[in-house]
Amino acid sequence: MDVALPKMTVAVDLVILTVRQDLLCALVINRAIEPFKGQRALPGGFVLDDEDLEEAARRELGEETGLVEFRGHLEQLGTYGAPGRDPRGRVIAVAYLALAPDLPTPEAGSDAAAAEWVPVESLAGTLAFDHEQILSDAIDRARAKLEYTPLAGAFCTDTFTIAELRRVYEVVWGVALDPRNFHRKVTSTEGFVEPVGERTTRDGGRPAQLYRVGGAEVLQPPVMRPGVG
Amino acid sequence: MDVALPKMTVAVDLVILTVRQDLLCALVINRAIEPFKGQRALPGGFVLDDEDLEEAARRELGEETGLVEFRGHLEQLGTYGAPGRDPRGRVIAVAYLALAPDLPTPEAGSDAAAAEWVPVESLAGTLAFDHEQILSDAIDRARAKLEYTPLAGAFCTDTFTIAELRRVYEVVWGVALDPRNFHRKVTSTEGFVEPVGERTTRDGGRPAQLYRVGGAEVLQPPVMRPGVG
DNA sequence: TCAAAAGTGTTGAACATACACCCATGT
DNA sequence: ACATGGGTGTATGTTCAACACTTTTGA
Repeated sequence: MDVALPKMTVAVDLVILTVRQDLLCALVINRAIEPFKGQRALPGGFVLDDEDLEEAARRELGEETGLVEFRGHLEQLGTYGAPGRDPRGRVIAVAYLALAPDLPTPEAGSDAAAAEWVPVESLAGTLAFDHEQILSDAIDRARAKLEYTPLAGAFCTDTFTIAELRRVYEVVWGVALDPRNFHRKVTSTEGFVEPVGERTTRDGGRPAQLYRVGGAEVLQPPVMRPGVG
Repeated sequence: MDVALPKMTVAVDLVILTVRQDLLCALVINRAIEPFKGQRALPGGFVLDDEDLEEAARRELGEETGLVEFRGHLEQLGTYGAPGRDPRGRVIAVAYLALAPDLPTPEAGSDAAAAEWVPVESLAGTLAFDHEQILSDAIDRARAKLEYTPLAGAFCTDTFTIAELRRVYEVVWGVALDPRNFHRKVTSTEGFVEPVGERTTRDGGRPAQLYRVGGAEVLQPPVMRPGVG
């Protein structure tokens, strides 16, 4: 290689977002060790010697959520490497963004014992390291991606009603959308969602069609704007 | 820290894109040393011990383009860390995307002596490491960003005509746009571009107004679609 | 006078917003 | 019966695509 190349530790940090009780929530842990002991932080861990980055992210994701296999959306968010960001030394953090349906609270006994879902608004000023910046970038990314990709389904369970999907947009963007126009837009966009042929009354009122995320690629996704309509 | 944490080398790789002679081009170097000696690669280098990631990217950018201070757009693209991607050992590459106006070819004498602008279509199958993947991701990113951000100006010189700006979209997307509708859309969007008060005839024909990139943030950027209009 | 490029006007189609209205269920 | 949410119809306004047409230069 070259002379005296600096060697650094590489970590993955996870921003796992979900919508619960009409609030955008992130999974955070309570740090059991120094530094920042007792403070909240994003889940994460170090990348092993022969491990790919996404592989490390999926491993941590499984450990933190208690799920053997994570079904949902996972994407790389960005890499944070300011020299002073970790008091233990030079640590490069590759952040990943995961979007999950409303998972049960992680159970005790696993590594995730100290993990909990917290509304993102309650996290301001409480996170260790530069994790507040990472979280903020993650929320920006999620908001932006809803606008021009059919990603909202990643926040939903296997099958969902149009109203449940709409609530995802409303919570993430913090706006109210017209239920009727939203319904039309989503169902009339080829490949966005596909009906599953069943109905549910779990939202109350008249039974609603159940849908799942569209299987085929959406050729020209509609621009979902956080407007009023 | 912890026991036996793997330490890795961290590099930055640069995808520097520009539009020259109606072609989308990237700056590539010819590797002078092993591995992949003689082959083309993206410019890049290792991150120093006390250096931030973007700082390293800007340093390399200056060295490769021969510019003291790079004026243009620079953003983090993604991080590539597959265990086998560098035959010398575990190297994590943080890729950055730079968009530049049509710069002069880097001069000999600098580190950039071996650097040259190459149309991206000519690069298929010629790049070292996983740089073809990185380049492909960079082009995808640039294409997507033109659609929903006012970023095209980063490809232009200080002042430019609407037709020159349009040619950026046409080259990056590989489509023809209607000059008249494009003109209307761009000039009627508040903050997208601002007139500089001068005219030029460098494109031939009737003199065109010169513009510069809008100073204020564009509140609601228009969706520029690679359609026909 | 002609070619070339800038820029404006106009028109029909597509789409978005707002909202009236009906449907199907639980209580 | 009535409240609740699902879903359709429709009017109005805005934006978009297409293109006719005028303006201003260089050759």
